[in-house]
Amino acid sequence: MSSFYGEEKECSELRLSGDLTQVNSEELEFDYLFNYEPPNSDFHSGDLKDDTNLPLHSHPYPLDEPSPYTESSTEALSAYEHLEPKNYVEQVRSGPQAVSPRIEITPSREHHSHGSNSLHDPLVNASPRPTLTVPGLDCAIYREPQCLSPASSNSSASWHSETYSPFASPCVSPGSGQAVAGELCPRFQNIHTGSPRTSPGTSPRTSLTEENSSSPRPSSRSTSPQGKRTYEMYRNPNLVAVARSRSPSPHGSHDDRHTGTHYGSNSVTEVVNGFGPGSVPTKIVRTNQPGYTIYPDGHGESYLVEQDVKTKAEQYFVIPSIWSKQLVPGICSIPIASLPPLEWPLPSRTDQYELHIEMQPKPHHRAHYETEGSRGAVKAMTGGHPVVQLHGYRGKEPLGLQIFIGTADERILKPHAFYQVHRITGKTVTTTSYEKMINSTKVLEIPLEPKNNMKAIIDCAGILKLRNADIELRKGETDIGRKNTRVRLVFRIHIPQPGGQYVSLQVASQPIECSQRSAHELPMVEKQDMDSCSVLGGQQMILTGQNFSADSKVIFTEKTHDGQQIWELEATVDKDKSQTSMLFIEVPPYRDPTICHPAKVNFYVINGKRKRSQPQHFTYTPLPVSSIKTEPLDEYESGQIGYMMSQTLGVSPHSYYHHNPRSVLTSDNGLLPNMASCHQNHSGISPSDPCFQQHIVYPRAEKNLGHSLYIQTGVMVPEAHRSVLVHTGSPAKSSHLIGQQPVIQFSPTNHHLLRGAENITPPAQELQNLYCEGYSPQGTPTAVASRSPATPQAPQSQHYSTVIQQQPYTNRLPKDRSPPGQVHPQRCSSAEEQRASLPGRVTVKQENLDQAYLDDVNEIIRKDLTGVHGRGQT
DNA sequence: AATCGAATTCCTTATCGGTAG
DNA sequence: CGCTACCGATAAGGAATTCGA
Repeated sequence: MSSFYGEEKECSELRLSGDLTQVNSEELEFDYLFNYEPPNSDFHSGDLKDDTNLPLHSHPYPLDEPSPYTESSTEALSAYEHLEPKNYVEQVRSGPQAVSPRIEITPSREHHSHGSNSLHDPLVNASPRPTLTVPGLDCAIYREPQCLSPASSNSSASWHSETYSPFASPCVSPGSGQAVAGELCPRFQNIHTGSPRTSPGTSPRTSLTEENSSSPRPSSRSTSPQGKRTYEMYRNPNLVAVARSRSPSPHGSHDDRHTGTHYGSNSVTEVVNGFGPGSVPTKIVRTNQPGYTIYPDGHGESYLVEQDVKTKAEQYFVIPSIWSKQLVPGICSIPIASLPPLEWPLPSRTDQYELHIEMQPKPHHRAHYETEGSRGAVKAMTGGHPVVQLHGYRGKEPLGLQIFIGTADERILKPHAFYQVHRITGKTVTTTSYEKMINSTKVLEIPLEPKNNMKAIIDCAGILKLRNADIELRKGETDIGRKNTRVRLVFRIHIPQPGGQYVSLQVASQPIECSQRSAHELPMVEKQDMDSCSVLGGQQMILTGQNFSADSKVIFTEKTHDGQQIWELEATVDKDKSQTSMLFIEVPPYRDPTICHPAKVNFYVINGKRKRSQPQHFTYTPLPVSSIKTEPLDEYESGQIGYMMSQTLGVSPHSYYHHNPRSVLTSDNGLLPNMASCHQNHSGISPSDPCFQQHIVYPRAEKNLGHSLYIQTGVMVPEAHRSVLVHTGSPAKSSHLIGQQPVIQFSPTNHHLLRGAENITPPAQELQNLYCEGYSPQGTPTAVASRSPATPQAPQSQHYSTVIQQQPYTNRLPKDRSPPGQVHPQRCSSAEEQRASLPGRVTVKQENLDQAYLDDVNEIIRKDLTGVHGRGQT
C-alpha cells in the first residue's frame, strides 16, 4: 500500500470538513502531552510515519504546536481512488459535497511559508504530528503517536493506507463528518478549540502555489518569533505556551488559536490547505509501491516521487507508483524492501562499476535550521557544485542516484541523526530531484542519465540542521548533537543486473563542517602533500586548507585504542612560507625510531584555544634496517597495522548484490577479506583520499576480534580478498545479517559503537543481528560471504560470517546508559579488546573524531560511572 | 554563581529572476 | 524589443540570545 502525500515531499494535512458541529468542544480541551514513548514495544519505528515518514513515536512534538499534520481517512480518500490523477485533484477541489467529510490534503510544515515558528520541532517540522483539522470548528485535533496502531497499518483497503490508514480508519467517519477525535478515537488526546471559522466550503482559499504554501522551502526570513525553546520546554510543554505568549507567532500558532486569533479563511491553514476552489497544489504526490506493505522493522519508506518543479510546475498529479516508474525510469522502481538499509556499508566500486565523486563539496557548509531560510546548496570547492559520476554503466536506462546526509565519523557511515539533506529548488537549480524518506532519513534522488554520461551535478542538496534537543529526546536516540557538526554527503546507487539483481554502490564525500563558527574560525586541513614518512621525520609537508594563521601550530599525536594519548609533539611551522591557506611544516620525528611496523598517528592544526582542526592521518614508516629487532605484534601495533592497511589497501571489498525482491546468493569470487592476514600492501591510496569507501571489514575470527568491533571505513581490501555480499529477501524487512563473529557493531551512538556487544540482550541481539551468513526476515539468513582461499585454515563460512550488530535502541548514554556488561569471551579475545570494552571508557579506533567530542563523551561516562548523570537525568 | 563555548534564533544585506511600466 | 525599477525569494553573513557544561 502506498501513502498519500500532499505536495512534493511530505506535508499532507488532511482536514475534515463538513458537518462537524457535533464535536463537543468540551472534549476538545487542549492537552499538552509530551510523550515520546511508543504505545508498546510492538510499535516499530517504521510502522507509521508522518508526512516525512519519520517514526511518529520519535517526535517530541509539543502538542501546542500548530501541527502541519493531518489525518487521513482511508475511506474518504478511497472515494477518489478510482479517479485519474487529474480527476482526483478535481474531485478534491470540488469540495465537501464530493465526500463528506472532505479530506483535504494540506501541505504543511514548510508550506507554512509564514507560519514556521521556532517551536516547531525540526523533526516535527520535518515530521509533525498528524492532525485532524476541523475547519468548521477551528480546531485541530492532534494525534498522539500512541494512537497509531501498527496492526492497522497493513490495511490493504486503499492505495493510500500504508501510512495513514492506521491513523484514520478507526477515527474518521466518512459519512457523518463527526470525526470527533476523542469520541471516535480515544487515542486522540490533544484537541484544542478555537472560535469557529469560515467553512472551507464557503471561504475562499488561497491558492496553493509554490510561493505561498506549497513551496518546499521555508521562509527565507526567520520565522521563529518565540525564541529558542528551552530544554525545560521540551520536558514541560506548558512552558512552551508561556514562552510563546511573550512573542506570539502571527501565523496560526497555538497562541493564536487560544486567543482567538484563528486561522481565518485566508489564514495559514487555509493558505496551506490549498484545495479550495480554484486552487490546486502545485504538486500532489503520492507514494508509490502499491504492492508493498509497511515494514514493521522500521525499514518502511515512502517514495515521494514528484514532478520536476521546474518543468512540471503546472501539473498537479497524484502519481501512482506505476506512473512514476514510467515517468522516471530507473528511479523509484526498486522495492525498498530489497535495498540495503542506509546504515549498511557499501563499496564504491566493483570490477565493472565505480561511483565516484568527481567534484568534492567544500569542507564547510553552514547548515540552516528549520527556522531559517535555506542556506543554499552545498557548493564545491571550485565554486560550482559537487559532481558525481557512475563509471562503467552501459545501460540505456537512467538510474536514480540517492543522496543523504551521513555521519563524518570514519568508523561508521550512517545517516546523520542531526542533519537531513534539504532539497533545493531554487531557480539556479538545474538538477531534477526527488525526495523521499527512508527510516527517518531524507533521501534525495536524482536521475543519472546515460546521455549525461551518468554524471550529475549536485546543485540541489542543502543541509538542514535539526535541533539537538529534538533529536536527543527522541525515543531511542543515542547520539548526541553537541559538537556533532560534521557530516558527509553520501551517494548511493542501485544498478540493475540481468536477472533482477542490483549492485549497490555508495560513496561518501569528504567531511563537511556544518556549523557557523567553524567556517571562519577553525582551521581546516583539506590536503596534505604526503601521508607518511620515516620515523625520523624531518621532511617538509605542505598542508593546504583554510583559516591558517601566523599562530597556527601543528601538533602530532598518537593515541591508543582506548583514546589515551601517548604521544604529542609540535611540528615546526615555517611561518615565512605559510599563508592562510597553506602551511609548511617539518614533520617531527616519531617517538620510537625502532618500530618495525608503520605507526599511524594524527596531527592537527590549532590556532588557539579550542580552535583546532580535525585530526589528520599520518603514518610513520619504520626504518629499513634489518637490525631492528622484530617482536611479535602487541595488540596496539597490530591494530595500527590493521588500521594502516585499512587506509592504504586498494580495492573495493565486496559488492552488495540484492535481488528484487528476493536476492539470490551469489559471489563474484567467493573471497573474504581477512584483516588478520593484514597484508602491508601500500597501494598508494591515501587515507585522506577524499573518496571514502565504505564497506565491512571481515576480520579473522580468532585473533582480531578485538579490533573488529567497529565498522572500519575508508578501508580497502586487496582484490584477491574481495567478497560479494549477497542476500536473499529484504534487508529492509529484517535488517539482519546473521553471523557469529566477529562483531561489527552498528551503533546509533559513537560511544555505544565502541562498547562492544555487551549491552545487547539476547532477544535484542537476535533481532538486531545482521547476518552476512544468510538472510531472512526470521533470522535465518542465507547470504554468504565466502571465505578466501588465502585463508585455508578458515573454517566454514559461518565462522567468517560477520555480525553487524545494531545496538538496540536505548537512550543516549547520559540519560539511560545500559549497565556495563560483560564482554563476550568469544567476542573479546584479546587483552586489548577487553581493555577497550571496559566500562566507562570510550575508545578510539580511528582517531579522527573531534577530540573535544571524545573528551565530552568520556567525561559523560566518567560522570555516569560516578553517579553523576547528564542533563535530562534526575 | 559565574564563565564560556556551543546551539539556536534573529537581523540584515546581496543577488537573482520575473514582471510591469 | 530593450531598459529600468520594483518586488519577491533565496542565499548568506553576522551577531544576539539562550542553553548547558
